[in-house]
Amino acid sequence: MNERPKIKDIAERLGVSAATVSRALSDSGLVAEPTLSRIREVAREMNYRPNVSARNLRTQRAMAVLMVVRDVGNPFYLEILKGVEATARAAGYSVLMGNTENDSDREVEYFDMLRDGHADGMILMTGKLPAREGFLDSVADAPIVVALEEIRDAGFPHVMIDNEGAARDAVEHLIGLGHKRIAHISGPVPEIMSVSRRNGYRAAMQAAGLAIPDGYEPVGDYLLHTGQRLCRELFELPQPPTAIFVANDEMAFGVIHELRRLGLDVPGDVSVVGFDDLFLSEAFYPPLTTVSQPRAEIGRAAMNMLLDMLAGGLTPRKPAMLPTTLKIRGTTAPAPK
Amino acid sequence: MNERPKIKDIAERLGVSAATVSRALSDSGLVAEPTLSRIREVAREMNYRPNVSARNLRTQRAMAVLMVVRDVGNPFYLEILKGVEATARAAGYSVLMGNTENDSDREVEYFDMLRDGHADGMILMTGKLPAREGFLDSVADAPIVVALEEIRDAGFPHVMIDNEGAARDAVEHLIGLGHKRIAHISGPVPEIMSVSRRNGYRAAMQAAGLAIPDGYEPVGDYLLHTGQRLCRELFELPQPPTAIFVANDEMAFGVIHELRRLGLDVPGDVSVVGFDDLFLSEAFYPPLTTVSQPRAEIGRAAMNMLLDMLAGGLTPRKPAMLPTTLKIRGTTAPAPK
DNA sequence: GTGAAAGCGCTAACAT
DNA sequence: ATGTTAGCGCTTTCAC
Repeated sequence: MNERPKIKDIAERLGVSAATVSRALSDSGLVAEPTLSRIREVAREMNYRPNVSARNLRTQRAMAVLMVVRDVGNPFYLEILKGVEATARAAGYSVLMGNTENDSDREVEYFDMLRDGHADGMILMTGKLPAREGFLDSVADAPIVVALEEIRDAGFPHVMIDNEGAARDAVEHLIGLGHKRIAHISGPVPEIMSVSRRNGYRAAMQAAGLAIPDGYEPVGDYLLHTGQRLCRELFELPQPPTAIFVANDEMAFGVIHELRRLGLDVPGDVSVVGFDDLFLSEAFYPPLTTVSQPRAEIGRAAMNMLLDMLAGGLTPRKPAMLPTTLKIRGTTAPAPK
Repeated sequence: MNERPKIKDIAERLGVSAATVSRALSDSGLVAEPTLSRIREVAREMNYRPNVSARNLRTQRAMAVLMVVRDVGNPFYLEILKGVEATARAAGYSVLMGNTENDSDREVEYFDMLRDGHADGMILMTGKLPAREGFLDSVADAPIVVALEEIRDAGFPHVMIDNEGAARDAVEHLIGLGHKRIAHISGPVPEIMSVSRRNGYRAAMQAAGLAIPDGYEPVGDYLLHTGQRLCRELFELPQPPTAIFVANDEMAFGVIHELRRLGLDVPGDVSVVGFDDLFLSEAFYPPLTTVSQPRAEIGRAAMNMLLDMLAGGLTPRKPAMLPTTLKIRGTTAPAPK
């Protein structure tokens, strides 16, 4: 590590000006050939790296973007991150990860990082803005792309999947197998993503003329243990379901775990459909039937949109909708008689 | 977003100097009371945030650290990250995530981020240095803490678990259940972590006087599908094992998945022990017997060590060894006759 | 306790 | 094609 050479050191050693060195190193095409090569060579030899603070201060850009999620601990976000990262790197940007844990203060902190020059733009996947009066106004024209979740009426560009449609497809699959008593464990309401998936469930049920009994729509929080608990409650009902559509895979794992403890066979006694297609879902036993999202693609699309905005492009009015796939595996079977 | 007020704006509005504003905002205790409060108030009112590039340039510190892993996609790292992050935040540092994908160029890039001022220190969890001649010398005195994996002879402080001891305990558990034909699916050799776990396996086998037949030590790469494939190969052997100690949970999931496909019961026909205790391991079916590491604690310990170094403390000579626990769950049972 | 002034390392406008 | 100069926004001596 030791000495950190600066542009001036290189310049002095070659008897040229600092400006020339800067130009040579930035491929500006403004430096002539005998000098150019010598500068590059010396820079490499001295192991020179430009100081980012100085450069960012001067250029007023950080060449970094912020990707903000609720919970870095959720493996779901990782493949999205990979998509974001690959696209960002290709454009010379680095990616900072932000983790809010649903804490409003931390949400604000990440928005602050935009204002203090830590990052030039943000991909927001928390599904909400900090609950502060007038907050939206203060960030309305910032370079922000909302992905995965939705923030209505904020005017930000969106990259999403059709949660409602995907949920409807999943429930229709269950209905097609002859199930009539189908329950839904949702995510936190009234968050839009949770509501959309629940709406898809309701739409499919209604279209098939099936009733949704009291207690068939317990509200969860996407966590494993909650799936377990809500499943138990479902089976304390006078008329328990024969199929459950769960709003995400993690809760679905909890549900299946609990069903097993209750001595019920999956899918013999109860069918289960999840949502997300985590990398473990296929190796789970039984392999989980679930809705698969193009995660890396979501990341790439969001980052591309953000790059457009940073380059001065306009913000797209219409959300980008990416397609989902229902992966039919081992946790769904015809309804028991 | 709009206007980004600077210190000068605040100063002018109050008729004080920029220096005073800077001092007031940094809690230096050098500004007297009538002024102090007014500055703070105006700063809040103007929604002021100091520009990080300018500050970092001036102070020559980024107040950020880099946590570099092989694969952000591995949920294993997430809880470590949480530990690192919590400790870092408390000390006023932010955490940048680095993802190498085992690519030497990317590894170098992250070291460069130390030199270009992006970060002040690094927590390295890749288990190796970039394979460049003289590389070690160039970073030998950088503020780097190695966690999880080990880099021998580099002189960096380490935060680790006793991989060999934990592996030996795991295998002894199997031996205690009466198993004699025990195979081990390892991680990539010759990486130290993989080798350590394999050594633990060998030590336990030898101590029990058990032979390790040819083909009983297939080498994997910690990935799900590899576990599947190597398991299949194991059962094409003339004398297949009755128990398998797998170097991580992800491969163990693959192994169990494959055993099921082969029509073998876990743990009735074959016992399996993993290593990591992922958050899904307990909900898996059968619940996985595995070695649990104190992940968040590893993150906290590593970050604390790094903070010490950044504060000018000495680098500890002896690695910090954190304790592991063998979680005995549902994938291990007495050996079949 | 506060202000004036210098300077962190870099890039960009202007000059030649 | 290269050099000179100024300045990004902040913190920190050094004065008073």
